[in-house]
Amino acid sequence: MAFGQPTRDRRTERHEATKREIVEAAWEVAREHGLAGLSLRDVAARVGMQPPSLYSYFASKHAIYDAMFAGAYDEILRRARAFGPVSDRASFKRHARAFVEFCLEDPARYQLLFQRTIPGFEPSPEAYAPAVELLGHGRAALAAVGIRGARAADVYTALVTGLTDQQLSNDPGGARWVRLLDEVLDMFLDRYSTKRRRPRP
Amino acid sequence: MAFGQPTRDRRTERHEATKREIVEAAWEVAREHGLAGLSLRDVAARVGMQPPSLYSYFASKHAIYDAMFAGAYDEILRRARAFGPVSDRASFKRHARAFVEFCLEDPARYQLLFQRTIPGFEPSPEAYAPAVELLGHGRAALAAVGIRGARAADVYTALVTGLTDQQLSNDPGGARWVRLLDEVLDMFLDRYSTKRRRPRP
DNA sequence: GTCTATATGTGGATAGAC
DNA sequence: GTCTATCCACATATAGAC
Repeated sequence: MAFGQPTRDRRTERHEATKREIVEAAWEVAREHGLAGLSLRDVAARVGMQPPSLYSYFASKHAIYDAMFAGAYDEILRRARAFGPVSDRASFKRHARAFVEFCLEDPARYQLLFQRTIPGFEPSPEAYAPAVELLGHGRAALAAVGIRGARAADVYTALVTGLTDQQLSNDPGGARWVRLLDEVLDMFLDRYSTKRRRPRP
Repeated sequence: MAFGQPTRDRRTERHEATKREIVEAAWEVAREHGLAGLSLRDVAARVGMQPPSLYSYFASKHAIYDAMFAGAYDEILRRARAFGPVSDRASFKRHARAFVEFCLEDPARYQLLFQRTIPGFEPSPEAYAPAVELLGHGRAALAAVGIRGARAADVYTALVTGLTDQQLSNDPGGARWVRLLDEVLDMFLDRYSTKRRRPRP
């Protein structure tokens, strides 16, 4: 074709950049007023728009939640990949700790990703896809320390989210439950891992 | 006094009965539309009132949440008292299982009691008081199976809420995580209890 | 005392001018 | 693509009928 489409569509690029700007503003509002306290008026004011203008970028408030959801999963996946493979107990624990710290960094994000608290919001299949990949990372980490099977994996997710949840609900900003992570992981590994280690004194 | 106040105030009794009716209607709406989806219009319609009439009974929507919170804690405390003292591993496990089942019965109730998801809502000190008594029951149960110390107690709450949370978030209505409760409690008791039991085969 | 009627402010969302 | 104008649902508050 003599007059083919340009490979860069400047209009689309600008559009996508504005969408990212809106999502970032939405996170700021959610962190300030709570996830459920997010209002399109606040978001619009923060990006210098009138509220209805947001609808040129997102079809609804739920669509903004969905973009926030997808972006947050991209971030946790990016970190999981950067972390490298798990090889022993020490790296396994660092891996788990990194996940917990990701959750504690931003309670609003944790609420959106791992709790079901916004009435009527379900992540779209596209936004949910990275969750599956993250689960794969988790399984690989467990296998590396000698843990197999769905039951053990389910126990592991319950332990990690339990500590995180108690931390966020009952000691926000503190460390009362996170500091127990290492000893809880030891308890878990001692019970479920096929790889033995020296017994406790 | 010759003309003392009657011991029963029929007017107040009626008022209290209507308040209970409103709270019950609020639970029904919360279960249907989600806790954050509670609207005073729906509540008023269900009890056959106009929305503003609710303000004769409660000063605000948050006051209704507060009454719901207090009533739910009364219920869990009532059950904990009825359950009787914990004497061994078996009764300890039944105790824990009863708590988990209470949580799973009603996700909206769990969200109100144990997660902080309604923007701006904090339970009043009066409503929060039963939480302290419940904590006492938990400590007594732990002591009965040979578990002492704040760290172990914090691990215990993390385990139980972790299983509950995963169950509600990722397999609502199922049993994928609850069925692991017994083996998780065994793992916990083996690690933290001073009372020994026969080793696993 | 309790209800109805009504008013205000704040949300999400849509239509249409420019 | 952004604005103005507008609509509807909601929480909240007050005035006044009964």
